[in-house]
Amino acid sequence: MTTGTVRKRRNRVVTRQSQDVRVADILKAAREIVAENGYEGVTVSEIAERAGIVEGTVYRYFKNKEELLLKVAEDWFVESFADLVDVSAISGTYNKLRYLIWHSLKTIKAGPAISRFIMTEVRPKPDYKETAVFDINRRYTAQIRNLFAEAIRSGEFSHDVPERLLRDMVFGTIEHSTWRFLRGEGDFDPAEIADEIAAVLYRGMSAKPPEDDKFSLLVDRLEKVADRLAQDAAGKS
Amino acid sequence: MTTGTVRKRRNRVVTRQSQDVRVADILKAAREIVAENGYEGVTVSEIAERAGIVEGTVYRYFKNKEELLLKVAEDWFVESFADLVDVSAISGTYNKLRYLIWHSLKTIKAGPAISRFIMTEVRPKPDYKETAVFDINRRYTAQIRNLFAEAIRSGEFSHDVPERLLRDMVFGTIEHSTWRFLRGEGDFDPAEIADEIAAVLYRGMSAKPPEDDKFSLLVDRLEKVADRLAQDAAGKS
DNA sequence: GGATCGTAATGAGGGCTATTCAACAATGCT
DNA sequence: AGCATTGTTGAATAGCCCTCATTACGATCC
Repeated sequence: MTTGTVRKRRNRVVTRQSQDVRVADILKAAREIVAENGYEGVTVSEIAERAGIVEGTVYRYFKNKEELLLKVAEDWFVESFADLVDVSAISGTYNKLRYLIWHSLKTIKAGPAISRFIMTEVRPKPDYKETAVFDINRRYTAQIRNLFAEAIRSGEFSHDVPERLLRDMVFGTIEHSTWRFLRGEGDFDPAEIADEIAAVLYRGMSAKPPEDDKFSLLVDRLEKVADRLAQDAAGKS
Repeated sequence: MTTGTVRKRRNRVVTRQSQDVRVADILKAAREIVAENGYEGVTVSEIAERAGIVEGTVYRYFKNKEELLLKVAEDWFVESFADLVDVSAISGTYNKLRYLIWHSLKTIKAGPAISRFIMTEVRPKPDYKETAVFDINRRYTAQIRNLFAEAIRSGEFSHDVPERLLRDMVFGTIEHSTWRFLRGEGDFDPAEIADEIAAVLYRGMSAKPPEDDKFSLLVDRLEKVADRLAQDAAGKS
């Protein structure tokens, strides 16, 4: 139309674009297709077509399909967690916990196709830890850890739990709770599920601890008593 | 070599086999390749080659690659859970729970490649519920549910939790606990992890803490103290 | 034990992929 | 205007799953 473009073959317009624009177009097209057809039905040719380019051009900007789809997932994940507030602004341990869980559930519900992609394709990859997804999960987990640490310090929670296990319980339960939905077998209410999960976790941490260390100390003292008594008895006779 | 076989082209032997034998050969080959290369690297041609047949023959016995791999996963899963004992034979709620969790972890550790396949490929499928995997998980979950119901009835557990949530917590935590391992980033000890998970779940549900082995040991020591005192007293008189 | 026939097995190729690359052409610079 | 740079093309490649017409095995019958 304007200068800088020319018709090629039949009604095809070739335009040179800046990297930023092209990359954005490709990512937008890819994300749309994933959202519509699921990540399994994505083809590079369809992405190219929707982005108004040819397959080969995709490979100027992305090493391969895998890297492209990973970028799609990362971008979406970053955006989805951009509005995550710092839970120090929320009052009450239970409310903090509930908010974090709710936010994850909300995110999954908002983007089921890409969520599935992340769970089934991104997380299993050996280089998952170099991923923006991992990074965000890390920061998210840090909030949970802090929340628990604080509650323990204040005496609200009485148990300590390895951070790893804490993370696995929270994420694991959240993810597993959404599989029915992700499989397309009905809906779920993030607020409701978040309430349930938070309640169980909260309760689990509030219970009173077994005071086994105290028992050990007491028995130690008893043993010393016994030893003294035994020695006394031996010296006497 | 013998009657019923003939050389074709160069040193190829064509033999007609019963369905059972062929299916078994194909499944065996497929399972081996999955175990060796992971499910992502599996090709029908490689399966055929290892089974001593040609690609086309595979499709006489399996509708498509997907169905074949599903069968591999199902068979493996069935075998893996064949030795699952009925937990009514195990004494103590905590021990039952711990056993069930441990068994799952053990299974995952024994077959990481197929476990990954089940988690990332089988479970997301729309027809997952028609799967033997689903069926076994159902029975497994039933044991957990019974265990909890019984503990609540006896007063050992004070809280009730929706079955769905219970299942999601147990499975979710188990699975998430193994992702590092499944990604090839190190090992894990099923017994240790099972202990941790069971402890948290148990504590979360129970009014009282679990009376683990430490108490037994402490009592042992107390008994020894008593013995010493008794012996001393006896020697004195 | 030879002919018959249902069917197991073949292997070539079709259709669809992702990916590469030499040639081309639009743009910015001088 | 000419040139270098580099975005874009489109055809070609290789590999995959899957189909199907053809081949020939081997059980059955006479």
